[in-house]
Amino acid sequence: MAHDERRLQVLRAIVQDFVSTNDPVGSKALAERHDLGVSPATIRNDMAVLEEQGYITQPHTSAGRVPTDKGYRLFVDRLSAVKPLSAAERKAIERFLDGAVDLHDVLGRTVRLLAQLTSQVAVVQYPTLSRSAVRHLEVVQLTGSRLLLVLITDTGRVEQRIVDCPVDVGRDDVADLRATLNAAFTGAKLADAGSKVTDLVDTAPPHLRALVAVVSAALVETLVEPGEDRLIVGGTANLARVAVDPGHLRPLLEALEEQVVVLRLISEVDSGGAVLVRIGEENAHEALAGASVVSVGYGSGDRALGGLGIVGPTRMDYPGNMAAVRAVARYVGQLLAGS
Amino acid sequence: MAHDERRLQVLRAIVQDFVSTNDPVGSKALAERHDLGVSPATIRNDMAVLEEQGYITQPHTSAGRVPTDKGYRLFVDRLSAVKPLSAAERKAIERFLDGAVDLHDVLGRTVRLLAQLTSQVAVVQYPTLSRSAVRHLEVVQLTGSRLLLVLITDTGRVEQRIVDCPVDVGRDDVADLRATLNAAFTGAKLADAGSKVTDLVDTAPPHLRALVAVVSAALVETLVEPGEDRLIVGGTANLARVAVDPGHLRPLLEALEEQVVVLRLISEVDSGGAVLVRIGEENAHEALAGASVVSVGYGSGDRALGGLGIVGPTRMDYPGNMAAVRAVARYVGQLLAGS
DNA sequence: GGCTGGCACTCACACGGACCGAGTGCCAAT
DNA sequence: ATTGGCACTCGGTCCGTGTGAGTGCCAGCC
Repeated sequence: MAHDERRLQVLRAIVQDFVSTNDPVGSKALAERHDLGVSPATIRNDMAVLEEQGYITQPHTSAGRVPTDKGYRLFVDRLSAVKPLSAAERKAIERFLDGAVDLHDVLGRTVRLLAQLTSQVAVVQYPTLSRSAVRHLEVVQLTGSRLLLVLITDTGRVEQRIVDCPVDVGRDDVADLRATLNAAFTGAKLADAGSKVTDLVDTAPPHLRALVAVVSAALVETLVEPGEDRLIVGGTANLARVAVDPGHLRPLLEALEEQVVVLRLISEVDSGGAVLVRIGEENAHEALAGASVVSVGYGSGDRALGGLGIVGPTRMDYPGNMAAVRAVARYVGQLLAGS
Repeated sequence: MAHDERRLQVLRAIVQDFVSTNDPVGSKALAERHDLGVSPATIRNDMAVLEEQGYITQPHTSAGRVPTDKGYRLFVDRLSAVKPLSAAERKAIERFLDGAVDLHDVLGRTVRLLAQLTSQVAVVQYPTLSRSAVRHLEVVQLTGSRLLLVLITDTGRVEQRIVDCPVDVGRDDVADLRATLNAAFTGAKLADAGSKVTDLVDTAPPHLRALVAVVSAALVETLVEPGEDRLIVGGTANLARVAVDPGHLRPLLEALEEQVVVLRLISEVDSGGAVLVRIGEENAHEALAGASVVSVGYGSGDRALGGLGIVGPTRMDYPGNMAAVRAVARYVGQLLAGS
């Protein structure tokens, strides 16, 4: 039916206008700004239907319409064309990210870049340890009984952990320990490390057994347990730009500091590499009920490393932000492939 | 003169009342809530003098008085008694910080703790590299010509840096390089590393010379240059609690993300270990004009490692916050002394 | 000389009514 | 099915008023 088609056009127009102006949009303004070929009265009829179906709503009786979460959802799924990045934006991505000297630097630049491109809060997850493999383990003796373990993964992460041993450790033992650990773990997926530990303790030279047990336990505890996934957040100042009510802003800031909530959202990426959009209530977390999350996984080749994305108000430029998130993820993936 | 003394009492009362209520305080309320032994009329006279001297001001004609930056300054310098922490607070500090497993963990807990104790934004600086010494240098080969340098300092920091070499490096060369670097740098202050490099290149075995030169340059570049000082920020949600106007909030959030501004403030600590308070305009940075910074250096023994502190509105509980900042800094200093 | 009570004055703010205009829903006409 | 017309609703703004907190000043008192 032609009606349905036009109604969708009307919804699209409402979303676009509302996103750009932040004012509830009425039938007259709609007829003026988009040539839909029909009069405001007809648009009113369409709007009544759209409202009945739950795609739009009016804040109060004498105001225009505003998209609902469901309306945005339909817009994202069926009405938005992918907006290609401008040449300037592509250029900006390269300029911003090239010259990074280590993983920390890359991700720090990424989060700033993403925040700047989208004018939203950007979040970037460190490459998950569980999907990483051990490249090298270093053991440094701090005091007699205190060891510092340094783990270097093939994804470029460097993690540290202090281990207190029950008794003092000799210098030679430290070297032996280092060799033993590296022999056992190098190249191993961290997810498998737990199962390797028991074997390792059994096969270790007797004088090292207690030591290996303690150190391995610490290693597994910190590195394999969930919760060791880290998040970088940037661009929180962009929140203040958009929110009028700081009371509404606070739970969001808290959620961002909490990390774990956002982490779950960001790390649940589509394996096919598609950009995921969660709108308002879909987030299933109170503090994010008024917010949308646009996220995607990044990685080198077919290997997923982690997720990144943005958090912003439901009233956001979805096509533009989706394009930016995707482009940045691709570039970061390439960059990390070189490590 | 007895007058002066009483006027100061009046100022103190104004600051205390305003901090706790956030309402401009009038002469009558002041006479009621504090037994100053004089009538409101007398207090009015004192207030007139205080206003003339610039310690207080009135937002509008028919309102009470509010302390100025200068008023807060006088309060902090001469009128506030050190407020000892409650037993519960001391307990909280221990409970919060004990069980930290590495430097990252310690500082992360510290910033959360400080934010919670003061209900302000907390900032903690990583131990400055320039005052640290090298404990160990690790070299890991990523690809033929790509090396990952890992620096472990005696303050527990672990820093990484990727170095691209002009030509492929042999496995043995990597081991030699590691040995050479450690022999040269271990125990050396990072501030002195720059001068050591030239010697090192000259004395290195000929086949390593080019390699040592490239790697050392990278090392010095990243680690000795300023700007490698890092900052952890926490409790930004507390900003939303206090601010009414998000427009006023934004520059603050930006400054906190900028890091460099706050870093300068935090790292300028008193060598005597005293708590430093910067009030409003004293901060000499536009975004912080409405904010106060309470900071102190932390360290183990007489060795300064870095700074930590809080950022909040000028209207804050200075005695309480100063006590909290000092107590946390002491505890962190002790904790890191054990590493 | 300093303190106090009294008093007139000033304003920010809250309240309430009037007005306005954007936007709607409905209906009859095309 | 679309359209123009029309009555209606209701949030936002403007304006006048009242109120009350707080002040500055002054004359009297200790």
